[in-house]
Amino acid sequence: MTSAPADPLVRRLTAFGTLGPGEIDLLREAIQRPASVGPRADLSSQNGKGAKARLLVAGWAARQRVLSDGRRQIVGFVLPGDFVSFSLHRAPLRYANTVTLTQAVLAEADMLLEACTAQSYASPLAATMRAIAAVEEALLAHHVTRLGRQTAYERLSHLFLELRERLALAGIEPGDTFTLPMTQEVLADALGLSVVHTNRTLQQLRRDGLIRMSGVKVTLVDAAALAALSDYVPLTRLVART
Amino acid sequence: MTSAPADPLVRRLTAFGTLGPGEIDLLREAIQRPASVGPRADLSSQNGKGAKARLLVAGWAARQRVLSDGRRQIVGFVLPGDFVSFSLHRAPLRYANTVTLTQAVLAEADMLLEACTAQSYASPLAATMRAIAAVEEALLAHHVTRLGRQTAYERLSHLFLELRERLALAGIEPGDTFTLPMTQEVLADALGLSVVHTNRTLQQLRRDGLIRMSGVKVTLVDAAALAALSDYVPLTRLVART
DNA sequence: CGCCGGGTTGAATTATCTCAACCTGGGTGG
DNA sequence: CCACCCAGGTTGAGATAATTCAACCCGGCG
Repeated sequence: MTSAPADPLVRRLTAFGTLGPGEIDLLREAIQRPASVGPRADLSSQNGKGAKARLLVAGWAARQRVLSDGRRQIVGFVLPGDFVSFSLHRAPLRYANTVTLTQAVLAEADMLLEACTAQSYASPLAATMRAIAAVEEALLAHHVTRLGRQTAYERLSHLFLELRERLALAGIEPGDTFTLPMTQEVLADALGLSVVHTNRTLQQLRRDGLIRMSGVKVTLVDAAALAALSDYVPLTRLVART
Repeated sequence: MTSAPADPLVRRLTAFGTLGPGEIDLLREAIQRPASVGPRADLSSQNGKGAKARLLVAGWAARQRVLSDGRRQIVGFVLPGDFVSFSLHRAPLRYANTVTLTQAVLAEADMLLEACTAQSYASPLAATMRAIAAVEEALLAHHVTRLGRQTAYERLSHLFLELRERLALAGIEPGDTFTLPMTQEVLADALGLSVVHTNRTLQQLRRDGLIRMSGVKVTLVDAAALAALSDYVPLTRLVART
């Protein structure tokens, strides 16, 4: 609707594909009826009836899967400009539910999906949507690698670099300092660690002068060192520009 | 081309979406020039020039990411009827390379992608392709949860159930016994474990009477118990039938 | 004031890893 | 046809990353 709330999306899209001004206008029109929800809201359940595709315009959310004994694994974080469900699906995910970590603004985006498939495979809009899906897959591959083959110290470094890059791509907080609106428990559940060990590892990173934390803000003091120790490959290098 | 090699794909597609006979014929025509490659072949590199989408018609492959110090993480397995690259992308993945685990047959599938986007969002073919993407995401979510929050014992059980289900969905080896064409090292790299611990955990599963192994064959002796202990949710229950 | 969520610390326990050796069967070359 | 070789599997034992449990602290808030 208004140009302001759509900006993170537009920024992210233009990071991986080139759109003409007409297409950007189409994008903005396709995003409808923004609505605000509070923190800790479950976005999956609300989606039952209409099966709308929704876009996160502001705030943070997490996709998570809870095992029957209560263990929780966070599968991914949803940032402004991301779709609530993976890969442009309309239907909600059955295998994971999405919960907000902060106050958030959501908009409906069904028209966007339809506009996308209404065009040819080679159209800029379709290519851009494929790029979004590709980024999502790269994020999942990153996450799998972190969990499977990296130490706690590496996992935290790697995740912080990834979040920083995503925020920068969306045009939010482009510097080395960013807001991390989550408790250490959420971080632990994302990285497959216990809260205690997450806490101690964060301290180690601070003591080593690699990061700084104050309240909800994180500063990557030495991003190069973090990247080297955690073998971080930027998303921009992983996803081909179409 | 011929109907035989396309069957795993057709079986898989019809598992999640209903296609008319005309559409199935279109599918078969869209799969072109099957070619055979040996085991341990890197499929990513071969893809540089034409950027073709390719479909695995027979054999097994693995998508993997190798860290700079040599640690390897297998991000997923590619079975007959799967696309070599994720989610219908034409371009190869930069963040992972795909290697064959066995002798394999590959076919080109660019026409399939184009046929898909040439139709409307609501068309059966487009819906079917979205279902394929959804399954791929569910597999990744499974994998993340295994690696992040499950023990070695649970991870092996869970993966075995998943592979069994995928083979059954594709119409290959529908029973409780199936071929597992990989060394324990590959299994370890998929599950984020050491080879030694993978070996011991497999023995434990055998001693507990849950599985049986002879050569390259695995039998799930008590699939229900495996599902209960590893909290396995079938893909058919995770992915909405469109 | 007193509670409470979230962070921090200590100490014991455990899952998993590393290293190193040894075994086995199938294939190869002499 | 035997001797070797090698990949892959198995076993033992010590090391360590990470977990669990438990306590304590702190700032915000009703």
